[in-house]
Amino acid sequence: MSKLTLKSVAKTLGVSTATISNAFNRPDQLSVALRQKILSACAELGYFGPNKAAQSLRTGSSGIVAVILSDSLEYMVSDPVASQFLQGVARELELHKLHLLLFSGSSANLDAISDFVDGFICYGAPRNLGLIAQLQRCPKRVLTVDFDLPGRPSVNIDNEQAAYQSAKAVLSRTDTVAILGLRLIDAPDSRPVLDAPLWDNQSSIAHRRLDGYLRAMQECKLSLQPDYLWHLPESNQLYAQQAAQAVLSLTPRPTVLLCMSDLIALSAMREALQLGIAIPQQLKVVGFDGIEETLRYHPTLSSVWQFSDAKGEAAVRAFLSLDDTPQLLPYEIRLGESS
Amino acid sequence: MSKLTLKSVAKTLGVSTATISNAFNRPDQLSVALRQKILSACAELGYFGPNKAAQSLRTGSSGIVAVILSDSLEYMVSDPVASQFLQGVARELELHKLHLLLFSGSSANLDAISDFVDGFICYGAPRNLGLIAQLQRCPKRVLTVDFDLPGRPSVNIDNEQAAYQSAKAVLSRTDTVAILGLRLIDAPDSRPVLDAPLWDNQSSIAHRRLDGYLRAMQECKLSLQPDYLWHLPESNQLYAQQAAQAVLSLTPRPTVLLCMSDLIALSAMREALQLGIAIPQQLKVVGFDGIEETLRYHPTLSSVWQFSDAKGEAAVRAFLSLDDTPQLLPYEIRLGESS
DNA sequence: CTGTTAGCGCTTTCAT
DNA sequence: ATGAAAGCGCTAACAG
Repeated sequence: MSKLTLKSVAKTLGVSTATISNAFNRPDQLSVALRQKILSACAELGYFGPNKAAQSLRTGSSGIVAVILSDSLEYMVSDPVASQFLQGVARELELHKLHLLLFSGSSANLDAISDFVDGFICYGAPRNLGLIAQLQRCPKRVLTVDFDLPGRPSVNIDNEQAAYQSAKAVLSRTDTVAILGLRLIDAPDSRPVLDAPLWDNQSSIAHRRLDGYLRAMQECKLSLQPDYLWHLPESNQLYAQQAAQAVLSLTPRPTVLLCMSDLIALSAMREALQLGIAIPQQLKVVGFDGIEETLRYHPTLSSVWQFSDAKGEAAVRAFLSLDDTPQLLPYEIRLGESS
Repeated sequence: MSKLTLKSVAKTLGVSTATISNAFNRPDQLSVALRQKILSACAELGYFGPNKAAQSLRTGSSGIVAVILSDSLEYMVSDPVASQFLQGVARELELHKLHLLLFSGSSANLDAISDFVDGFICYGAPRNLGLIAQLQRCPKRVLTVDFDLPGRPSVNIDNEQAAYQSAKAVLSRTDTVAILGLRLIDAPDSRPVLDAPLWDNQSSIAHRRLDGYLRAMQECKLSLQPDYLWHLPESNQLYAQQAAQAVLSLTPRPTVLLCMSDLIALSAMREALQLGIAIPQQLKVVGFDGIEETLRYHPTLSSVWQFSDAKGEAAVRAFLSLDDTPQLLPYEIRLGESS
């Protein structure tokens, strides 16, 4: 049995190539009966449709959208926020009969797949700087989420304002504040920021959030002591635990913990309770993101809900639309038992 | 500026298309000097190499290997075992200048990408049965890991023997055994298996492991009471906690816990210690997989080490090789403080 | 409703 | 070391 191509199939079925092509791609171009006959004949032969690579070469589009994760897959996808986002993306793509292709932000070569996809949705700034350069010059559509690339459409929330409001909702003038931040500096472990240079100050959501926290503190005439601002390299339990232990043993002990993710906040609460610190009487905790798990935990967490699944859907719609203006999505401050 | 193609670039540079093509693909076909000149001229023009889709259509290969995860990405990649495997795959592919494309096993359409890749490495049987059918008839190379597909090469360990040996290493004739199994039946929650029909008995690694445990128990004249065999839908803390709580409150209380993953075993140990049960004096625990985390935890876990990163590398090598015989990888029983 | 044909961007043989 | 030309598998415009 030789290779099955549109042409060879057309010949064996005794019709023209256009007819086969139409049977698969443009049902309106032939009678239902003929189409059915052709389709079932093809199935019988073992021909499952036109070659996608050729199709894509010919039409210039493949129906595949690449999602680039900022970091290694293992890190990203274990994060409930990221996986919710991905679910939203997948759902909306499916709605449009498009396919998702996952690409790790730590990979070197975007070129390798660039010609196979219709464009890119980048979730968070890729850790690998080389990718950014490739994205800049990419002739295909590129949409960024949670960060900006000059001249590219983006989807985000107003991190500064959200952080500001969430802090404002719990702070009073007598509080002592500690901040558990995410990727504020370039360090692989949990540590106080002190005077380490802040990382790419501009676009990072972490720094926007920090700005918001600081603005809220200023309005309450509160100042942030050096030891009270911590950097965590990732949003996971271990790093959060280390940081929480450290700040909770400072004197004076913080009365408010501003955390840049719910995962961090949850771990910090666990740590505090273990130390016998009462929440919210002795310590108020605020998170960021809004994940289901915080509703099952007690005390429930006060946080910024940013609805990551909806964000994923919005990202796809923005990717597909012609509108290139940056999109700011809504969020909600929801107060729980932790404040 | 019009579109940059091999042809257009060749014209502006005043050389033939073959020369440009050779400059990118076959350095030996032209002088170093000329090649350098062409490459830098291309970079200046903004031409970054031949279009991959066309290249793939022409040559019949794209340099991309798809890895299909058995389940949704979010579940798979949060598992340290899976992510170690993926790392091994990524490393070995890179070595061969190939690219990795991640595809979720819950996706519907393999056809969408099948023409863009050189083949598939499937890690665990896809949850979506439709994918299996597509994989069966796929004309490209397909390698399976941790399960079998008729006529396809595979990479695995001898799960039955490994489970048998790990159980054998801790069991004595006076023990009461409980088993915390992974995906034994088709249920979305933790629950005793009782007389629910076992799931696709054949190829599932869970059932191979169960067979091994049971063989070891038989040799010790031990029998397994219905309530003492639990099914967990996933290898995570919540499910493990529920199952552990349940079996540890049975009368008589188990003295040995056979767990089908290290993550399950770790959670079970946590639970037992919280209940004041001494390990290993009152309860011995055995895991499966071999993950780093068990070395940091105390008591350290006795387990089957299957070296998932090496498995990933082996999978790629098997994928690339002509040898289609099923490959059984080595494993090690390592005893820790938990037994 | 069907058949013919040009060409998507590239690689590769063959002749020069 | 280079140029011309065929063709990978398909789509879409056009003519019938």
